[in-house]
Amino acid sequence: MPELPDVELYRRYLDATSLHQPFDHVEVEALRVLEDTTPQALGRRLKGHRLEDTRRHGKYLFATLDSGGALVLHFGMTGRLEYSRKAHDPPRHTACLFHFGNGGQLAYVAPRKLGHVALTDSPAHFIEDRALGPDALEIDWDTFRAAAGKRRGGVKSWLMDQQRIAGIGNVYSDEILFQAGIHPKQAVRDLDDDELRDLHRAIREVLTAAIEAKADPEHMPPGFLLPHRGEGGRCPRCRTGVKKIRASGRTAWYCPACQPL
DNA sequence: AGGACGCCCTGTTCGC
DNA sequence: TGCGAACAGGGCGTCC
Repeated sequence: MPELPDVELYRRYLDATSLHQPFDHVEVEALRVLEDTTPQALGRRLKGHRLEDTRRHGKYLFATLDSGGALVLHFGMTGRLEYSRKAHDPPRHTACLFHFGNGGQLAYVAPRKLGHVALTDSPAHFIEDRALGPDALEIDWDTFRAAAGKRRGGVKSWLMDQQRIAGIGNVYSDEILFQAGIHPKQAVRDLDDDELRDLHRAIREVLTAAIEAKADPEHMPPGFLLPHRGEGGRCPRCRTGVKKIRASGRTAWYCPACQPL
């Protein structure tokens, strides 16, 4: 699930529930999700300290610590956060359970264990190490156009390349391309300035609307492909049946009439 | 360089 | 109803 809009909502959720309270201890249920750290090191680093602030870059969520550095959360395909004011049985598939001194608990839930929990000295270093591109909601037109200029290959895989633009995944890349009227396999180098403008605008519009809709397909604006993205779905604009193809190893849905190649 | 593919996991859905 | 296969919204490594 978690692409930029979902992670932004998790960020706000963490803000609303988990800031400014000292940690007590951490229970790691799935070692696999820890990246470059251990349950002991994580516990030592957090105990007695508080999360001061949050920041998101692409699909990564950073929560800065009062002692310096930050907790890093990445959600893979199925991760989410669940806070409870009182300690009780954590949700099924809790991979990491953060206990606060006031009795509250924050569960990092990851059914497929594909996400990661890490520590970093600074979000900026982390982003640099990963060579992540600019955040999809921050990228300006000049940077966007310059990035497109050098790219060979298809537009969908380019949008999903986190080292080019950070935050766009499979589902929202389909929506962005639909809103821009561009076929997923269109070569980036063949896009003219008008099309690139449309694309750049669609990125912002789609992601912003998705956040406002709480990333719930049922609450997307009319005219969004997302609720119709699947077998038997019809284009919300022209009623043509939506089509499925493989692109970069993932399933792309699009309207063959509105997004010709 | 970019794309296809396999893999990491587990839950759900679909076809027989 | 039961069971295996295919698939799911991420990302990494390998091969071509």
